[in-house]
Amino acid sequence: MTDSSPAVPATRPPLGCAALLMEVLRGELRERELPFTHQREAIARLLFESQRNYSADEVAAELRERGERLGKATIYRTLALLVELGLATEHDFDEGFKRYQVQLGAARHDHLICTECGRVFPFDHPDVDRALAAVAEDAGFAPITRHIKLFGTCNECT
Amino acid sequence: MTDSSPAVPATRPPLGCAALLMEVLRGELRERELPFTHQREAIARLLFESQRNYSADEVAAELRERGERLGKATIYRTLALLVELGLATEHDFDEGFKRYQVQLGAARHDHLICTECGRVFPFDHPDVDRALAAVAEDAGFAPITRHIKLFGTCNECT
DNA sequence: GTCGGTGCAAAACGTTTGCACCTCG
DNA sequence: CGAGGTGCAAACGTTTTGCACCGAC
Repeated sequence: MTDSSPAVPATRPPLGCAALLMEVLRGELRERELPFTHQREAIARLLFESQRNYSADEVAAELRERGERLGKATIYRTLALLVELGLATEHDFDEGFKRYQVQLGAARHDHLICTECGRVFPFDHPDVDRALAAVAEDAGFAPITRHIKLFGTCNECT
Repeated sequence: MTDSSPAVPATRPPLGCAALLMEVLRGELRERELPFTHQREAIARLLFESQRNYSADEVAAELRERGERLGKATIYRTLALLVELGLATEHDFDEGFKRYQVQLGAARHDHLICTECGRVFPFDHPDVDRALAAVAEDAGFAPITRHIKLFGTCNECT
């Protein structure tokens, strides 16, 4: 084994991730015979390359800064498409508008939201998963997805 | 059986509950030297007497049916007031508008939402409380309130 | 060449606000 | 009587939609 191959780190989520997701998108579109347009690529790339969430307006502003020029309607339509394809998720943090975020394999819809500074901290905890699975089972409910919003003050806002 | 004695069921939450809540409201208003108006009473009564949740529009429609006639602005303003006083809570089930519901002593912001029929089933489970308390503690987060939305299909919608 | 996507502007939607009048306390 | 509430309509901000044109396949 003359492996010239570099020691690939055990975890390398952000790097190849965006490209991979872009391939998934391309495949999903082809499967539905929908065109892979420049605009769709730009919006998807923005979401895929950053784990951040974006409002429709922020998507527009960010892309405008990058020299891309595209209409609000396209942004809303594309974001809805990404959500429908399961590649993005929509969140409402009571700001009067929605936010969109890449959807990685495992759903991560659980957030701590600071009521002081407005920052959003995603979290993931197996105990929560377990407890909610039990709730769904008890209710004869087949869970599809979930959203947890824990409002409070973060440690920086005392 | 000359029933003048009605067999009162063991649990009778809804009955005295509304009246009690109305007293709480009256007290909160007096404390803040805010008037207890006919409109506020009507809206509060609707929420207090039914455990259901209502959109602003549904409040308007329901009260119109009861012969009350009051403006949208008053409804929104009163609902916001009830939320601020801690007597009601606001929920967003991704319908494009908000829903309001009486807030009973213990917060109950946790819902199973059927994506088929749209029905909403509140739930309450100590394990969930415990797991989320742990999450908040780990993050140095002082929790204020929370919302859990578990989307799925209810047992009637298979 | 065709079907769908895009951009623009206008409309739609729930919600908020300004203001004259009214009502509770 | 006065502070505040109410109703109406207009304003607001986000999102959706109609339509002519353009671009991907």
